[in-house]
Amino acid sequence: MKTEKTHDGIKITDISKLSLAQTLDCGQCFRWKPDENGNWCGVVKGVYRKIRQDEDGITILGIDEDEFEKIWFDYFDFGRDYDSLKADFSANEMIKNACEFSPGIRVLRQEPWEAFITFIISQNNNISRIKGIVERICTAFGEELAEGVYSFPTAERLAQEPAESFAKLGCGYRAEYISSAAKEVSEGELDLEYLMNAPLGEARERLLKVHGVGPKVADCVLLYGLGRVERCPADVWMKRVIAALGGEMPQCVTDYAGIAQQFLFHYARNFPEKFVGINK
DNA sequence: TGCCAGGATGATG
DNA sequence: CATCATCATGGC
Repeated sequence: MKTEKTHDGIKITDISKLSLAQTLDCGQCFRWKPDENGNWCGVVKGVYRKIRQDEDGITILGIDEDEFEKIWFDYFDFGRDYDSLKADFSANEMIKNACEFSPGIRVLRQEPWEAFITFIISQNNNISRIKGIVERICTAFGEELAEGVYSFPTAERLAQEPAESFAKLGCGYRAEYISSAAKEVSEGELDLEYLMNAPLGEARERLLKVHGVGPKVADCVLLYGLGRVERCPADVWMKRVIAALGGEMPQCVTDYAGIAQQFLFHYARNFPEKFVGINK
């Protein structure tokens, strides 16, 4: 990966295959949105930034090298070689097609707490409504970072609120899940940072004990929030997809199932006709 | 309008 | 262990 300092930020020049549109709007995160200039705007670790994509690279506006290393290198997982991964994935025809359809996807390493709450909200829900709910929660309980832009509220802040507060924001029956989850985390009963480095099975079992967290949400939190790229939030679905081709699951797809699944998920959402008889 | 959404829970066979 | 009604809400 190569970066250079520009007059307006840090530019990444040799990850041109990274597509902001594909990465930030493929169902793995819910807070990024393009502004009127086509720049993507979002908040990570309490920092609000805009990112611009042009022909020869991606510029994170208004940051220095220190912030790049501290926040953005990890967030975009720039240390991982996606060219190599996609080459390995292509042993399977369906995944190959998925990678060719959206080669610019990368799986983000989101903040554990935010991923935890947003994927609790995601259950039996659609992406556009999830985005709305998350936005309203941030506006109501986050800190204002810029005009109309709010941080994702802390566990301590959300723990102060009764479930009714979240219900009023449209969370529905998930409202009580959110407030109890916030209490668990704020009281230290659930330590997401610890789970990042805990054995995978232990981390998963712990997440499953949380009220409102089942296998799917647990795997989403593991993959998107805890950096466990071997977990696949839709593993049964993945196996069906691969079996439909009569193919074997390549080893790399087992080791990086979450990443492979992200390519497939986006592909399936755009070409549902290619997945008839596979989706449920 | 009815159906669906990155599902989980609790009750019941 | 498997099935199933139920949950709240908005997009389509």
